[in-house]
Amino acid sequence: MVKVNLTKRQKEIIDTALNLTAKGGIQNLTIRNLAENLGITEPAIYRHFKNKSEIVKTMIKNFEVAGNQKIASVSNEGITGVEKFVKSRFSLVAANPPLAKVLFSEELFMDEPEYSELLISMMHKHKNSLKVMLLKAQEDGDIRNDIEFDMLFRLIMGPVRLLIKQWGLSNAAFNLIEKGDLLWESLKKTLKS
Amino acid sequence: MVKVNLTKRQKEIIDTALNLTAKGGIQNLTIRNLAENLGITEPAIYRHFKNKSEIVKTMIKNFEVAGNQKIASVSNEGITGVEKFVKSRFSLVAANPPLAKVLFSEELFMDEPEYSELLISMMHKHKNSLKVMLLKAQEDGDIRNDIEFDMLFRLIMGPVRLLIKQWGLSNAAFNLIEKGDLLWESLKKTLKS
DNA sequence: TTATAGTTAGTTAACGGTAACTAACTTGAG
DNA sequence: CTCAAGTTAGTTACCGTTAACTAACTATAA
Repeated sequence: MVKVNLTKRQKEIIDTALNLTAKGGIQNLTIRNLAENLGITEPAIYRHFKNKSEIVKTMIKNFEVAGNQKIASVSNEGITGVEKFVKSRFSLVAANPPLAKVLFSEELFMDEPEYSELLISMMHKHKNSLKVMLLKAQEDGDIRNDIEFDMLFRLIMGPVRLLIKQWGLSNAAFNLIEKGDLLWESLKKTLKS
Repeated sequence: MVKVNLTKRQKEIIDTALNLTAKGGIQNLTIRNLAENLGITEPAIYRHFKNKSEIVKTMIKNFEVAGNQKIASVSNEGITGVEKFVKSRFSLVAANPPLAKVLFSEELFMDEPEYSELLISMMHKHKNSLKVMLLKAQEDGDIRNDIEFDMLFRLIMGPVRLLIKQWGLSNAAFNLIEKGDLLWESLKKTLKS
């Protein structure tokens, strides 16, 4: 199990780790680079984390929390819940830009099965909470009924992920929140029943 | 510039490179692993490529060609062109499954700016050829007019990319072509004017 | 109040392993 | 005989990690 309550130093370390990963991939996330960027020596890192794996896993777990985001817990709010969820993705990333380059990058962590599993389980958690809301939205008549959930999920999260990726690749060259709102408007238009 | 005409051995090398990258990320793409999988020694690799960078760049350039795919050249076919393009993405990947784990994974190659630039330029090429077709499709009245191109691009390619990613993460657990056809049907439904 | 013991967070030096790459030699086919 | 394609044996640089030690702070018992 990975710690949830982090010391100030631990937070600094995983924050630096996220920045290094965002800048140059996991290849760039080395203990040496970490220490250098923190202004301490490599062994000092091990006073705060057992090993590199714990650092990476803690970093991944904190993707969620990075922007002090609380994931709507089993909300059954229908389409407003979907909207909240989608928009929370944008504000999460906007508040912590390096996230744009790693949040939806499952491939970055595929060298260690432990990492991929963590990410995939997070993806499934999201999918499940969206499922409840989307089915409710279909019931409410807010979302068309002629497309099944799995496909609906792709139609929504695909563009969301792509927009965030484009924002990351462009180095935050546009206003993500604005474009995100616009995307949501387009999604509502195309998916309403 | 990277070579286009490859010897049999060079093709073997980049094919192996793709498989290694698909299996464990760029961390897994090492000269040692390459040589081992090819049944030769490491220095022998350098008889066929100047250095590792050339191998990776050649591999990326060949993403397009992997399935003997010819990218529709400045087609102005409207919606049928869009359909052809989208479906060609699925058949490209289905014909060469490891592609699913690297084709849309710009982050995998962000350690070397040269690599990212290559990938981004490919993405732009796609976007531009889609632009011609989509504008024509809007003119023809096949696609709704109340969404501008950039957003339309996201609404289409987002789900396409996500489906391919899911197929890769699931280790080809479902029929990509069938699900791809279904996705296209859903896209047509939601985007028709 | 102050000596003792323990903790925290850092240091320097070194370990074994692996990365990409190279020089120099060998082999086999045309 | 030549030369493309392989080999063996090395290089330098970096990886994660550990050992041994220390300065500075904190808690406790006499």
